[in-house]
Amino acid sequence: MAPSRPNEFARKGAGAGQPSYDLIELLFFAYRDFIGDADEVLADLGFGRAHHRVLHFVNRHPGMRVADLLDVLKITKQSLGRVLRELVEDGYVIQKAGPADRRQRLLYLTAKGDTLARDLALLQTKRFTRALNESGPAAREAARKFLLAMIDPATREEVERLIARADRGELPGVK
Amino acid sequence: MAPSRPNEFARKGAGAGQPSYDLIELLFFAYRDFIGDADEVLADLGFGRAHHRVLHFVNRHPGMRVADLLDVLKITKQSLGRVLRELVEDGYVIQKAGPADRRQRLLYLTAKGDTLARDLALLQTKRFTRALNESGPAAREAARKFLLAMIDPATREEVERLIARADRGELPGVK
DNA sequence: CGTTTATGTCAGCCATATTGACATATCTGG
DNA sequence: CCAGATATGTCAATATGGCTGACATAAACG
Repeated sequence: MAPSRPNEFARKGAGAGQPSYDLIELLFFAYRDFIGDADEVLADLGFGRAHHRVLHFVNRHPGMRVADLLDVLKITKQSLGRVLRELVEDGYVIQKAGPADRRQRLLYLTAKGDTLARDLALLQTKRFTRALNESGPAAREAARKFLLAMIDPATREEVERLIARADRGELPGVK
Repeated sequence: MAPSRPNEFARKGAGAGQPSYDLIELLFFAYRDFIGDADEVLADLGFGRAHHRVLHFVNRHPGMRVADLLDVLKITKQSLGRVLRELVEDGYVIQKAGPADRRQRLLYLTAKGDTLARDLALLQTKRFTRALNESGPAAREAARKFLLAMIDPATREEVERLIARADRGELPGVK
């Protein structure tokens, strides 16, 4: 008998082969530590991850609308409401009426909000930098490619566009 | 005045440099989709991520104690209590008194639990496989190395040991 | 025996999410 | 100009998954 793998087929649509427990667990712990960096800082301010996500996206897309935020975060406006209110009350975010459409509340970070968003991003960047410095110079592009490939193919392009738009200082853009 | 950056010192230890927003956002979306695969299956059963984590670790370390689980998951026994009870009630997990120390409730998956845990792992493995097939054959080891490097250096060894022990069918082991 | 350990449980609290209904202001098209 | 659509906000009720503190039980251990 050839040393072929035993029948490992079609169990509920999950393909054949052995589970990659190593990768599964490594991603679990890596993400936990990655997000933990920011959690610590936020906890001191009485904020949680929800606040972080808002800070992050408003930082990346200054002037975005509430509706844009709901779209990106995929939560309800009721949930966003409380978080946004707290951020505004504490002076991290300001809302301005849209110049063309005054129903819109365009979102911006204050200097204080900008500093916090930046600090959090730098903290997370530091982890990436440390991790990637342990490998060769090609590691960054490899990691980028790997992470992108992990995203659902259907939404991958959308995510790439979102990142590119933010890099150009643009709004999230057409849904 | 030199064009040096404005006071960017020792702000909670976040060093200088530009934030790697691309990596930050890619990891965010990658993890969301990765965990989303399992979330869908679990939701149909009335379970959440907490149940998944328990299933996963009991699957990986059959016969582990409740205390081991608390240690790995870093939650309180009160939180674990509810989740574990539901898994037992629904016939995914069984508890046996320890042979040597009868105070212990050693945890095992039933056949039903084993199937579910395996299905979930294969679903997530499929995503890794797809992602890594888009790169060369060296990609898997590169990804493994990258993810490991993202983990806190202090706990990295511990995580590696945990994975190795599970691969050998052993208990989580010495704390 | 008394103490420690492993586990479970009760009670209450918090954060973050949900759905549904409704309110307000503003824009837009006929 | 008005009717309806749109952008946003808010109230209320509910769910989930965490938390702390206090206490109970059973078994091991010295």
